[in-house]
Amino acid sequence: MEDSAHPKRSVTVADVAKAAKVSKATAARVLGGYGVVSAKITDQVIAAAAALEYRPNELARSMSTGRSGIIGVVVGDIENAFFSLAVRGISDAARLAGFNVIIANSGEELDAEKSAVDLLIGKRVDGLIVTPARCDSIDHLQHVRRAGVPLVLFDRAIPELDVDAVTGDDQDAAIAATRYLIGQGHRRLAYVSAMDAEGGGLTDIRRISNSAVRERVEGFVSVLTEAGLPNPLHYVRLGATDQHQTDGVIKRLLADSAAPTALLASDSLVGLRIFKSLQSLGLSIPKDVSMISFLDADWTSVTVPPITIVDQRVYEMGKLAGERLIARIERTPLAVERLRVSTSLVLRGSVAAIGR
Amino acid sequence: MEDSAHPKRSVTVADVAKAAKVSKATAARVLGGYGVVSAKITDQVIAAAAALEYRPNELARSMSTGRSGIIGVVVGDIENAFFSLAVRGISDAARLAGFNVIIANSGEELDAEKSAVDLLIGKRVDGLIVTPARCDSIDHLQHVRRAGVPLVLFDRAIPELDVDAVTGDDQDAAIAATRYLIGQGHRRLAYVSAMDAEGGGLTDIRRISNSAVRERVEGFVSVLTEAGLPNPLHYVRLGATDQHQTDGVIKRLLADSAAPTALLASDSLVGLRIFKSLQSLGLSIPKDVSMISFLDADWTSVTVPPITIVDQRVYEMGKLAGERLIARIERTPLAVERLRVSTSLVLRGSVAAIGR
DNA sequence: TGATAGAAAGAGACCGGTCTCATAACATAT
DNA sequence: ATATGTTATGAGACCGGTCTCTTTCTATCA
Repeated sequence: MEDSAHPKRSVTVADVAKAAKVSKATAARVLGGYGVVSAKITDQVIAAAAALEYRPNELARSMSTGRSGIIGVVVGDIENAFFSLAVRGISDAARLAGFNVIIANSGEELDAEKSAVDLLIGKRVDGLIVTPARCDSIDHLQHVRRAGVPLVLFDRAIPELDVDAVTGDDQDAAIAATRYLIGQGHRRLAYVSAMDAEGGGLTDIRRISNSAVRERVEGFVSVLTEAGLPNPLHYVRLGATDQHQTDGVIKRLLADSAAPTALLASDSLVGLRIFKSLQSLGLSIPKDVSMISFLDADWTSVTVPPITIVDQRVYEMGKLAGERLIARIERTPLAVERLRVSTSLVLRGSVAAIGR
Repeated sequence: MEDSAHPKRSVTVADVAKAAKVSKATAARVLGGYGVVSAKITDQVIAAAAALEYRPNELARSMSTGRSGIIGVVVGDIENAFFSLAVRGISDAARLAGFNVIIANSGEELDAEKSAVDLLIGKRVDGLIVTPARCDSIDHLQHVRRAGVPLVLFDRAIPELDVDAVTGDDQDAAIAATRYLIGQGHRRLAYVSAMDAEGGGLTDIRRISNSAVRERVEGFVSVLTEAGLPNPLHYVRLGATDQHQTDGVIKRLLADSAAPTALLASDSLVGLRIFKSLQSLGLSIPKDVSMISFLDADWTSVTVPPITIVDQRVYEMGKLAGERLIARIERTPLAVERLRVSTSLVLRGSVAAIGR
């Protein structure tokens, strides 16, 4: 019956010390596993701790040691398979090194990202992995560095920041996918992303504030240019943020007098939306339209046809980011660098070869 | 250049107080937003804090207040869409109430679950949401209660524990799905789950240590019994833990002289594996075999045919669990109860009507 | 004008650990 | 027997906040 009456002051080292009839310092040595204590006293303390069900207060521990054993992760959206896989990679690396992970969602909103970063810094995380929503706002990240907290960027790089980043080889991936489409005879290719469109059409690639998307578009455009195709930016479309928006984007693309014959989806969520759009328009893949999506998501292998994808090896990316951060936390001397995890094109059935 | 040389002792209230030429207590009042301070002094302190880039140490704050503002969540596997959706629901509820969420993965392993719970208690979370891997091992959860930390179970209930639980209406859901299959003329139905099989066949439903699965099986079996079908446990198969195991399970099921004509998948991961198994066996859905999966996962709506599913409304479940926990943390007087979130059957194309 | 209430600011204990330094106890060397 | 070293234990400061209690100052009232 002595139940949840009051928050119940928890058992402290002092309590254990008293019960074991030793000093607080000695009990702390046993309980904290440091210093040196005789076998006899050790047993006494351990017995007392067990009897009282002592559980260390990690908060207090962190306060005096200055280390929390926690890695903070700020992702765009855990619900997105890309991030949940990455988080698993990070968690695995963290657990192996004895760290725990605290996750915060930014929803790809800069403000939410800022407050998440502030919060985690406040919780005195030992290091931070951030997927920056925008690569052109770096004050809050600069502050992380000034606070002396190790930082690793994930999926997107910010050269001005002089900090480690783990990304895919986005440009190469886009180049490979685009070349493949061209090799299959496609001449009108579209790139579709969920990035917020800042007032309609895209005029300048450099204005894309997400480096991963920007580099993919750069790769995409470079191949089109190299192939001598006109106006490569014409079919780059942003704003496929939800099913409705995507339906609109696709409808507009296909209504063009020279409609694209192949679509490149910037991520698996956009890919899924495009797939559904095409389905609802009664278009057949790849007969009417070909498509390639980023990320080997669940759904891409069970559709008819299965979707040709760019395999991003996100788990490895996450693991690498975790390992890198831990190396920084442990002050391993390393040059700041951008680590690119290679991708590969997985050919399935969503691209048709077309004649001219 | 005064860069990450040393961990850089961070700015404290004392520093700000000195800079603002006031006492530590006064600076703390301004910075902590409590007590009463004159406008003039407030401005001074705020200016000093801004100049020094003061960031509160949440750890220290938690130490003295005894509240961390963190909710701990222990899930089976974040990568599973079921849990990532739930986590979003929980996070949303938490954020609304000013709490943050720290997530730990148990991998559905009891030991990992225990240490995750210990860790989170150590971090002095204000409350805990746990998806218990097994409903027959409750010591560690009992300890949570004794420690005075509010606890809410998620997805699975443990009646002996006398603690709030948020689950689906698993039995009803299974009953509805099974009845539907029977209504479509099916007479041989199989239930497939990823639960660890403890040495082959299932002999006693009560030995299923996961209450959600147990209740679904109970519902499934009750309908078969009620319909006068023989040996209802015969087609209940556990152990579909990965693609290879699932292939085996499916192969064995279909090799039966009286092979089932319909399969009920216990979750969307099992469902996906079953789908792939059937595909690789060259079987057509629903012509050769009908199937229903739990959870409205991405993949279920883009297959051919789209999969008939039990819609679990996981986001709502997560949100409800979060809200319930917060109510407990805030000591709202409430009876301990099990909250069931209703599910619904979403008919798509993976079930055929068969004659007799 | 002195008494008194109320507001604003300061002093310092406290949370529960870690860790440095002092002290006690005992073994070995001289 | 005394000096020296080594090891085990104790005392207490400290981390960076919160919060209670005390003191100081100013305004109001009889």
